[in-house]
Amino acid sequence: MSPIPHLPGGADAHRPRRGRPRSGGREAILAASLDILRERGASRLTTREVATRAGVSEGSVFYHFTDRTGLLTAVIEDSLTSLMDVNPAAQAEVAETLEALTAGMERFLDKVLIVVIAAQSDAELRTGMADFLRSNDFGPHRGVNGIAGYLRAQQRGGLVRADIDPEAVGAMLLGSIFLRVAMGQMVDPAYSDNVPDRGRVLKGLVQLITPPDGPRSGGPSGRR
Amino acid sequence: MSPIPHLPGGADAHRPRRGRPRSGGREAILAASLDILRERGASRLTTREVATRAGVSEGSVFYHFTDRTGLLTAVIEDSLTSLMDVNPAAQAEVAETLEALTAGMERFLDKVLIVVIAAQSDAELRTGMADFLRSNDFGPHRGVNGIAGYLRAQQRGGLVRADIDPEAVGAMLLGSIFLRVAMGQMVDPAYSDNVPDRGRVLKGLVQLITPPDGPRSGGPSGRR
DNA sequence: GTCTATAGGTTGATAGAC
DNA sequence: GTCTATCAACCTATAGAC
Repeated sequence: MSPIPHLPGGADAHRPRRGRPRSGGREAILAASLDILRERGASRLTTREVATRAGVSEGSVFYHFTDRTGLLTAVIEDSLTSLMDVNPAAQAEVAETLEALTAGMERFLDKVLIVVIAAQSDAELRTGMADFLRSNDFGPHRGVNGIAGYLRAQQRGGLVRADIDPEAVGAMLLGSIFLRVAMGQMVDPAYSDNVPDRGRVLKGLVQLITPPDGPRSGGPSGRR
Repeated sequence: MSPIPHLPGGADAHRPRRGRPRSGGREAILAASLDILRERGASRLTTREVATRAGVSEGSVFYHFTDRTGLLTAVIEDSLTSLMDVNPAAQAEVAETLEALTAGMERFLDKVLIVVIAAQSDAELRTGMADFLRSNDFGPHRGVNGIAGYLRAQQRGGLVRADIDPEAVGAMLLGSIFLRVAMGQMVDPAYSDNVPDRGRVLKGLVQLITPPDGPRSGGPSGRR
């Protein structure tokens, strides 16, 4: 199902490797960079402050990442890769499965949006990220297709209305989550409350896509 | 309906004003800034290149906008303000109205996303934009509420299922549009094709929110 | 309001010792 | 792999003439 080649870095931040154990300088630099990105934004990230926060010298930063662009590229690809394959097991109920599926997507978006935004600050970073996404067939469509695939399966089982467009529903569901996460991150955390949260959207959606008169039954009566 | 105070700048890029007619330097600077933002990103925008592209001296840039942050703030608020109140008239059919409504929103998002992203490159710009949005009660929730308000009205008329959550639907619909616009702008224009477009989402949605057996009829039979 | 010239301060990056 | 020391380039911002 997953056409992704084996990529460096899995769900873990620090993987074991051949060779001498790392002293942690590199990781400290990456972590400090992420912090600065969040607090000050990409334009205000200087190699000098990265070094200071990471507790290393500026020379170390360049030793590990060649240049500033290399550093930011590493930060971006690192974050993107970290959660590339999350796929929670399907639950018994449609509502529960969608809940688990979208909860994971929301957490993922919340984590990667910061670096996706950082990539927008520089055309070189942006095209680099675009290439990376293309190479790995990665991006939001993965989430949309994940939702759509699940819905399609349930359509065959009769738990979901047969006449819905799974991709359209997937785009709407993921879109609503993306919208909320983006508002929280691009304006301020409380701003996302101006828009329904995942729980409410999910509830409204399940109501829409569930057959009017229960699974599989073609009868005209029965409460909804 | 619109609690927005009168703001400078309407739908037009150049409004007439009291006082001496502008020589256009200011506008040229703003336009050049937008171009650079698109092509190179906020981190690569220098006052020097802005001046060169606008065909003015660097001194002029600082004369008009005080400093770099002031320039970017002006670019952001200018773009945000330019289309603050679009409200197409309701059409006869639900599908048509939603089409007109969301088409406007898509155009708007496509225009402002670039500056919203630029604001993320610098914490000072970000909080400035956040304050601006708050002061004007502006943001994506406006779009969500616009859709929700229309749906609620149609629920009373029986053209839309009475048991749906208008806000949830609004969030999903706007979210799916936002997702597509964001993919096109943050990765590359073609990348948004990985996800259903507005037309397809709209079609799928109308199917979901339209009463199973036509407007107003409460009868138990009828095909679904 | 616009220009030229220039100052002052950062910043990314390198060299070389340990 | 990490540090210190150092630079050259660049970029924001100001001063003052027109």
